[in-house]
Amino acid sequence: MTGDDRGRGLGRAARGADRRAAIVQAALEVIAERGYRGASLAAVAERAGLTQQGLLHHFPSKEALLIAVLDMRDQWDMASAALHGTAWPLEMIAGLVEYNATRPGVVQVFTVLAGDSVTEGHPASGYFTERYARVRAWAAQSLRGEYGDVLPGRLTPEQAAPLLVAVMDGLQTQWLHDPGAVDMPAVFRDFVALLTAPRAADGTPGTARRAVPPGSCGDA
Amino acid sequence: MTGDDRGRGLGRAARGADRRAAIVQAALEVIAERGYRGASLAAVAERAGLTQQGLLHHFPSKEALLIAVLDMRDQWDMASAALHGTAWPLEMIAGLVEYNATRPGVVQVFTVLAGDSVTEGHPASGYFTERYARVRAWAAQSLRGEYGDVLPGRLTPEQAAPLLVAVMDGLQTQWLHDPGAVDMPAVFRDFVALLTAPRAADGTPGTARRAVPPGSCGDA
DNA sequence: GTCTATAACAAGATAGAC
DNA sequence: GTCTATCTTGTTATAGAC
Repeated sequence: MTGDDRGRGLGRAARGADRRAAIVQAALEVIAERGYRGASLAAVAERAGLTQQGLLHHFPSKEALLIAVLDMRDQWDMASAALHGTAWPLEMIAGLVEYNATRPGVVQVFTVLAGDSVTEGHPASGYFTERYARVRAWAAQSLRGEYGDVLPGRLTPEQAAPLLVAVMDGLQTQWLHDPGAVDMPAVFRDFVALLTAPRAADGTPGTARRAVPPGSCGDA
Repeated sequence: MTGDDRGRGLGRAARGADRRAAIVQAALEVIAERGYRGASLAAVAERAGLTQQGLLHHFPSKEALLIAVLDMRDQWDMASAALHGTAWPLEMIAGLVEYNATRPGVVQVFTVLAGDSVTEGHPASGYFTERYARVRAWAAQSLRGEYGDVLPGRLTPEQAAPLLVAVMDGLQTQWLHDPGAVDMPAVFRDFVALLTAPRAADGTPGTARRAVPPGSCGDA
């Protein structure tokens, strides 16, 4: 991570890394507000406190900056779990959704870029395609770990995985468009209730423990 | 197609309307490919077979063109149902998803714009906020019509509605990113299976017709 | 109704001074 | 490492000829 650290504690290199981090953070914000195409380097640079050309010294192109943003985002959240193949209980995933509801900015970059990148030749296209595959695999693993091979509706974990992911994404979109109209965490828990629903006639193990531990997953 | 229709049956006016329709269609395609911000008037005009300035004669601004695209899209599909408050059985909604899988272009505009419009001051922002509210209401009505006031997982139709919408949207995003990896109609039917799942112990009306066809998540 | 010409501006990127 | 200056290209939109 530290690039050129010449000895001397936190010399130029560390400051350079800080600079980069600040720029990536600024880019994240501007992309959230205006989309990738709408986020000009000048706007990002201004927010980071330098000029467009100063920014280009750290990131040779706009696309390089975008990739840095995506990499940064991947070091948080479930991405780290998904990357390392760690299964999460549904309760923790619900906690993540709850946490996401507290940071619209980050959710917004993700939503904007996920839509944006459906576009031909979009620089984040490959990233998202691969990411979705990984996240589905992770979701399937998580579901299997918790509920075994058969879920309500006779679904397999592999069948339910894309649904779980779709619900998370889709709810984000609705929530961002009208936070007052959609209680994202609550609706997600409704989905969990559906997944863990009574295979017998009523009150069942899955839903009983609904004590909603606050903030199960803070940032990294 | 029509030449210089001098024969005042469908005179200039009709040709003008055709022109407009062709432009809107071109805009739909270009926006699908490059997003709203990336869709230049020149590109749209070229595809419609005129110049950028000729296009501006029909639509005074880029935003006006976007609105025409959204209006056009609203005359198809469930929008007409949602607008008129007509409830659809889930089976018909599944049919819509199946139909959507045959026209990636239209789905793509919707996905791109839904994400795009989360952005500050986006011209389609109001449109989508209102549309989502309408569609949720329509979904709730549809669910209630078919299953009454309580669904599996003890959900009300109002609780399940945003989930239904989220699943449709979220699946579109995954499907567009990797059509081979996500069989959108099949996964949606899995969701329906979940909704109509056994409230009693097993084999039930809703799920009977589906024997977990192999590879629902596999490629198409 | 469609064109040419052009205004007015913003974009990403490069060169080179300091 | 950051700046000023500049090149090149592409953007929306207007004016006016035909």
